Amino acid sequence: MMQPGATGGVPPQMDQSAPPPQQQQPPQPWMMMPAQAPPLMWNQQAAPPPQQQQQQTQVPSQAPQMAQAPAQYAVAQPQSHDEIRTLWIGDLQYWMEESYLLNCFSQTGEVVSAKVIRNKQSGQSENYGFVEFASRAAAERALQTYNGNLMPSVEQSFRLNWASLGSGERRDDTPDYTIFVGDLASDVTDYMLQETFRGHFTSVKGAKVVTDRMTGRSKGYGFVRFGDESEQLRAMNEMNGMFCSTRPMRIGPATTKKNVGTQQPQQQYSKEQDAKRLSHLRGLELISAEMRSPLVHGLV
DNA sequence: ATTGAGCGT
Repeated sequence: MMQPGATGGVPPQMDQSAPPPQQQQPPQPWMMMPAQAPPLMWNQQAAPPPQQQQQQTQVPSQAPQMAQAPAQYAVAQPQSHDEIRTLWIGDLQYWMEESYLLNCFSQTGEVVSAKVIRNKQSGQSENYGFVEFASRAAAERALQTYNGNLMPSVEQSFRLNWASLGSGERRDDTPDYTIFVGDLASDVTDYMLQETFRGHFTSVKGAKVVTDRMTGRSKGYGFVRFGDESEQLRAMNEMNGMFCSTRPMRIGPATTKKNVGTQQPQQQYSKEQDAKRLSHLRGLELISAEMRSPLVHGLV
C-alpha cells in the first residue's frame, strides 16, 4: 500500500533541518514518578541518522573490536545476566530505527542495546522492538517513567512492557478475565486505565487502550484484564460510569478473541444491577475527584 | 473512533 519506496530512516513529514522544539509532555500526575523524571527531549544532535544501516544498530555491550563507541548515545553495560532487563516496545513507526530507540532512552544512561524487529524478506519494520537495559531496575525505571509519555518527534506515546515472551521469563499462564472499557478520553493511557482499576481491584493484571496504529492515537476504548473472575464481574458493575481522566467510562463484557483458560462466556449485567449502578452515579462527582487526583490507587 | 493483538536473530 503506502510503500515508502526505500527511503531512509527519517520521519517523512519531519523537517530534519528544523527538528520540532522539544516535545514537552505534561508531568502526568497519574504516575508515581520516581524522583528523577527525565524530560523526554529530542536533543543532543542525535537526530535520526539518514544513512540506512542494514544491520541493527545495536551498540555492542562489550566492544572489543570497536574501540570507539558512538558517543552520541549513552550506553551502559549490563550489570547482571540472570534477570529480565529488556523492555518490549510497540506501536513503532516504520522509520523508527535502533538509533531512534537508543536516543529515546539515552538520558537514562542505562541503555545497553536496542533492536527493531523487521520482516526477514521485506526488511520492513514489524512495528515493535526491544530495548535492553543495564539492569532490571533500570528497565523498570524506564518503564515507569516513559510508558505513556510522548515519544520524541511524534504525537504518540510510548507503549512499553516487559519483554516476557521468548526470553525465558515465566509467562503468566493464569487465565485473564477481561472487560471492555469504552468512552475513554483521548488522554487516557494504558497505565492510567490500569491504575484506575488497580485502586479498587487487586487482581488487575494490566490494561490496554486501543490505538490507531498509524497515528498512535487512542480509539477511545480499551481493555482491562483481571486475574479473578469475581473482580471482573464486580468491576463491570461497580466501575461503570466511573471517571477515568475527564470522562465516565462505559464498561461492558469483552469479546474474547482468543479463548484464555476456561473463561465463562461474559455475562451482561442485569437490569437490577444496572439500576444499582445508576444509584452509584449520584456519588460520581466525589469519585471522579478521587480518580483524578494524583494518587489514583490505594486511597479508596 | 466503542471489542485489540503485542514478543526477537
